[in-house]
Formats: sequence, structure tokens, C-alpha cells
Amino acid sequence: MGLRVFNTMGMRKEEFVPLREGEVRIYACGPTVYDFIHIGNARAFVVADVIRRYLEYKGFRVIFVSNITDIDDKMIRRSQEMGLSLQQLGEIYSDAYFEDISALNIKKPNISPRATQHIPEIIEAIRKLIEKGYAYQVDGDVYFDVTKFEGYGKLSGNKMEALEMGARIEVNPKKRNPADFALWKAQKEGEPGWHSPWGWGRPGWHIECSTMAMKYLGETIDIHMGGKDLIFPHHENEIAQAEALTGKTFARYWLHNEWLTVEGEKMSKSLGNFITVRDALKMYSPQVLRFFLISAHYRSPVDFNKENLRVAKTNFERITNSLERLLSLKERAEKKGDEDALLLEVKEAKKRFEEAMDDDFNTPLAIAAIFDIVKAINTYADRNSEIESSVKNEVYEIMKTLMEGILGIRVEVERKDAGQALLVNSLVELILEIRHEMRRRKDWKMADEIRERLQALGFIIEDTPQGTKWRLRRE
RNA sequence: GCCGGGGUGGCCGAGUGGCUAGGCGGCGGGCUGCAGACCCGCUGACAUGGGUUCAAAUCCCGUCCCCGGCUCCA
Repeated sequence: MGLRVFNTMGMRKEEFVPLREGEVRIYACGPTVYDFIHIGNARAFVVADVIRRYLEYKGFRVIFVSNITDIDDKMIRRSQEMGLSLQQLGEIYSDAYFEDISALNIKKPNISPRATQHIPEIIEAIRKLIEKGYAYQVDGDVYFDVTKFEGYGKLSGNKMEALEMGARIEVNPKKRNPADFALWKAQKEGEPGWHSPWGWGRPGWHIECSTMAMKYLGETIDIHMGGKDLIFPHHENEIAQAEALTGKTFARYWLHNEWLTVEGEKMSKSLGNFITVRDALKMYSPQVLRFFLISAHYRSPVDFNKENLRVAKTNFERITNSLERLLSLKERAEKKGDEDALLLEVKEAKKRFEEAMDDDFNTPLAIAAIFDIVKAINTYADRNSEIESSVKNEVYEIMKTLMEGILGIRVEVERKDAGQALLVNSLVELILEIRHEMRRRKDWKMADEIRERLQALGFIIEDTPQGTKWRLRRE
């Protein structure tokens, strides 16, 4: 079963073939650690995480590198505002970044290189670019000459002439061409800097990614990804730098995710609709947030609003409800009911899930396959109160693999008999026994009041033909 | 100005030529003392005007509208 991905380079779906068989090397552009990450960042990271998990599921050995940008204009400005050193600022927010992605169940990158820890490599790369004639030095700045790199603009589709006519307000007079970009910036008053052959200064925006990607993943990597805003100029420039240096294809597949909007608008601090992952997690569980983020295809926009999150929550609950029903079925040694039909439907749905993911990671379609499993479980549970043990386990394991292993959405059903919950269990069971007696005597008023009061306390009470069931409401 | 993406039922959201996803909601039915959960059925769509075709949401042309990139941004 072949995997197909949409490659921004060429703008079409292609069969995915890694450079080395059985191994995939991924570089995903990470955060600039000058503030908490927001839900737009979260989308990009979740998308990358799902892709990584799916490739691992398919049996590839994945090496996943995601950088941390800890030196740039924003970092400098923020550190001055907060009265912190660049290093302090970077530590605070990179710690926060790791906490946030962990809260969202995003797997940690294998390597998280920081720009400031690769200054010697960056300087060396720039030195070579000058030596090869792709870059030039002016007053302590170093610029990349885009006219020297054939194919500049091939990723974004921008034409050189168009770029030069762009609505740039001020063209830096030091540049030979308006589209040239900085590899090294000379130190300004009060700014941090490193010693270099061109004097004190700091790296430009794009060189860190090319340098670190090649250091850890080799001259040609398999997948390079990020938000679509990075296509130009960031990734275009990365290509120019890396390929000028090596003469080899920098990345074989370029994957870019669409925007996340808030109430239909782009997120920005000035609009006041800037939502950090931390704030979002105060309102919604990580599971619901993740479910929401992948409920649209990664190349389609997705809107963060109450209704969409409400639906994500409802949908997620529908899935966990069915798993709870499955687990509450009594086990038996033999197949006596619809076990074969259930297993067949589940396996077919699993196949549809994989086909959907194989087609450029079509998560909405994959989720539809999950709902097919949900329906199969519910239908089975409507007709049977017991299930053969191995079928039960297999169905549960499949759901767990698809939901948790691949989509990264935890569905672990809380164990009612765990630890101190034991006492709560006994008490609830006792109350329900008393209520059962009231229902037997048709004292509906009292029985309903007990149910309402328990619900107010966060218990969900359901009367079924098999008796009364209860569980804790999950948030 | 240049380049790109898109307009699908009340809402979200798949689908790139025939087999008309899925979810949420609404309506009806079942199960229920009621509620909930769940099952079954119904509802309902391809922005618009042409064209190609035996057949178009899907291809071609025109029109209208929305969004993005060309500047920091996931």
C-alpha cells in the first residue's frame, strides 16, 4: 500500500519514497522561544506529530528533528522588554514549549537543536557560501545573492522579476538585489553577538535551519515541513543556502499546513484573538483539542470557535462511550453472538483508515473510518451483553492503536477500581443499590432526584436493560 | 501588480467523471417509568452562466464572492 503526499515543490501528490529504505528523516520548523506557543503553532506541531506517528506505524524508522530558534529580532526585542538575557528568555519559553507539546501528547523530537548552540557551524556555512561566490559581505553584514542561485523561487513559484517589483517599502541599499537576504547581521548597539570573520554579529533568519537540518539529517532530507507561511521566504531561502552549498536536493518532500483561524480571522496580538495552548487547555481537554485540530485535512483551513470545539467534544465522547460499552461487556470463552461480524467490520474499517492516511494523511476520512468502528461496537453491544475475550481485546487494541498510536488522542478508559477511587466506587454503588430499590418500588421522584444530584457531582448515570451504569464525566 | 488556494445540505467536513463519506443538528421510530446512551429511518448539497460527455460536485471557458503569499508569522 503506497503512501502519497502532496509536495509543495511541484504542487502535486507524489508517491512517497524515502531516500534510504525503511528510514524517514524529517525536519519540522519549530518555535521561536520568545513567548508561549499558540494554537496555530499547535496545529503545525500536531500535524507533524500525526505524520510522524503514521510513518512509524507503517514501519519506518523515523528521525524527527525540530529546531528551537533562540536568536532573532523578536527574541532580542522581547529580552530587552523583559529585562532578561537572551539565554534566560530562551530557557523560560523553551521549557514552556516542551511542557505544552507534552500536554498535547506530541512526541518529543529526537533532536531539538538550538540556533545559538550552532554558531560555529553557521559561520562555517556562511564562509563557504562566500567562497563559492553565492554570498557577499558588506559592512559586517553578509547577504545571499539570489541571482547566483539558479532556481530561486522554485518552491514558492515566485518569479525573480515579480519579487523585485514587490511592494517593499524600503530596499536595503547594501543589497545587490532587493530579494537578497541576510546570512549574517552585524551587531548593533545593545544587541548580543558572536565573533565571526566579518566582525561581531549574529546569524540571519534562515541559515540556522539549513545548517542544523544538514548537520543532523544529512545533505538530503526526506521531509521538510512547517506552516504555509514559511514557504516564502523561509523555506525558499533554506533551499537556496543548502543547495548552493551541496549541489544536492535539500529536501525531497515539502509539506505545509494551512492556517488555523479564530472566529474566522487570522490570529494576531493586535486583534486580541491570540490564544496560547495554555489558555486553550484551560477550556478544553488535550484530547478534544487534538481531535479538533485534525478534524479538517491539514491543507485546509480550520476555525477555532465554540461550535467547532463543541462538536469535537461531542464526537470524541461518542468514541469513548463506545469503548466503555465494549469494555463493560462480560467476557466469555466462546463466540456465540455477532463476534465474527463485528471483527470483520472493524478490520475493514481499519483498512479504510489506513487508505485514508495513505492518501496524503487524510485525517477527516480516517476519522470517518473510526466512526464505522464505533457504530459496529454499539450495534454489537445493543444485541449482546457478552463477548468472546480475544475479540474484545482485538477490537479494543485496534481502536487504541488508531486513536492513540496514530492520531495521538488518548482514549484510555479510566479504571474505576484504581487506587483511592475504590472508596468512591463503593459509595456510588451503595447509593445506586438504594436507588434501585426505590425504582423497584416505583418511587420515581426520589430515584430521579438521586440521579440528578449525582449528575451534579459529575457522575453520569444511565439506566439500561442490563442495569444501571455509571461513570465519571470526563473533561 | 504578480503568484496561489477555495466556494459542498442548517453547521462542520471528505470526495477530481458514473457506485451520491462521516459527524453535529432537526424530524420520525425503537429501547426506556422518565432522562441519558445507543440503534433504525427520514431530511438535506455541490457559488453562478455556458460548454465537453452516454454520464460532471468532479473536466474546459466566463462571471461573482472569500482567503492567503509577495514583509515577522506555524
